[in-house]
Amino acid sequence: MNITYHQQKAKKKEQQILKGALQEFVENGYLGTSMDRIAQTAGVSKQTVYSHFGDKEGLFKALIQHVASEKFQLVWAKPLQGKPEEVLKELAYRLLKEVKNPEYLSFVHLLITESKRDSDLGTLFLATVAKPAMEIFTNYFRETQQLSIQNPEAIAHIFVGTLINFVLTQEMLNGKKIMPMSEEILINTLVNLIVTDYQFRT
Amino acid sequence: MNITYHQQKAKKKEQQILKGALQEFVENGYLGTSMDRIAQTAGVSKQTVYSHFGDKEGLFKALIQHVASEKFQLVWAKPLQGKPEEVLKELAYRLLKEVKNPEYLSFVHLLITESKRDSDLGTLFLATVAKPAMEIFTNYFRETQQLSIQNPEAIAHIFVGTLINFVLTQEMLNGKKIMPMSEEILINTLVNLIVTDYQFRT
DNA sequence: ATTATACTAGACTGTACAGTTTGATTTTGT
DNA sequence: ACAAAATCAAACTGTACAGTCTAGTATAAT
Repeated sequence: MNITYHQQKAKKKEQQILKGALQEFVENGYLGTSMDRIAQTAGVSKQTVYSHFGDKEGLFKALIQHVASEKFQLVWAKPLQGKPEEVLKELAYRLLKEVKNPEYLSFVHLLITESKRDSDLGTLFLATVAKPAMEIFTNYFRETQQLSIQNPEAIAHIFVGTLINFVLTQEMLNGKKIMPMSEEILINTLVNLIVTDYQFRT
Repeated sequence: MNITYHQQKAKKKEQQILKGALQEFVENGYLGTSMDRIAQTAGVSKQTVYSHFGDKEGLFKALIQHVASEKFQLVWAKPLQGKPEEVLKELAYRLLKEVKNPEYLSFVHLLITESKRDSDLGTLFLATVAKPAMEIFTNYFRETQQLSIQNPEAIAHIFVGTLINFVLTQEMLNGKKIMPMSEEILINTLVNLIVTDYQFRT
């Protein structure tokens, strides 16, 4: 009676269910998604869903937890070497690329949407997306003396805030149509703004 | 057969209904709100709701339209005179004050939440909140030669994006707890960043 | 006084859905 | 081979809800 088949099988089914649930919740929101539908999409009987996750709320929470910890950790195994201008542009493009991913965006949208029902979800978004990014930039600004930045946290808020708002408005809210903005120009302008100080001083 | 009693009464009921509907939709979202509940909250019979607005979707759309056009227009009848540093700070504080209003925030949250069902809602948020603000700043940056700004649109995106993201994360997603940031420091840093260029040149 | 308009309360219909129960079938453990 | 655990399909229960229908009331125009 070890860690064997039953448990492996359970794991496998759980993965299936989570996958189906993610798809449906992301598409239709919490209230808009039925358990029958999830079971069907996951290719599993409804009772299997219930025996694994108890009820709808339990499934939803397990899903959020799973997705937040497995798939949506910002991974920044990074160099951060070189001219600040180059490093910042590189980081900006990485952040944008990561966040622009449709799966990522849909998940973030779900978190924001359901954050009214459960305020932990809003916090979760910040803890897994915004805050890690913020910390990386804060540290970089603090440690890069060339830039002689007085308030690294504030600059990081500006940098990350600009980028996140850019993605949210352009990609999630159809901003491309109504107030389009070039990614390159925005990043160049943003980076120049921050680097200019130090250019004038050296 | 003029603008008579019946019509006035109808208007009055419509206002009541919209008010109740706003409260409920904002609190519970579209799917989470029942027509019975709306009628009850509005202090009106269910039939009256239906005869005025047809069905749930019709009520919702009328509500969004009404609130967006009546209550949530950014009003910026202002001077824009004085040192750029002062003007920008003034504008920043005004924008924050306006957007931080809980009713405003709840409504924005509703728009974002339901934008998946109807992508016009996302656009509506941008058109009534983000874009007007953006245009004011773009024009100011373009016309204020002291600042000699190369790309007014991009700077406006940075300015407004930073502020909107700040409000959304701090107020709507409980950011105060997990990654607090001082409003004053952020605005000062932001304004300095933009004004610095011109200080060095004059 | 009669009539049209707006409203109300409440019953009613049909559907969707969360969660349960049943009874059979498959998979895995020993 | 046999038992235990997991799964399945399908029927079932109870509730919530969108939208309709009915029958009656209040107000005001003519």
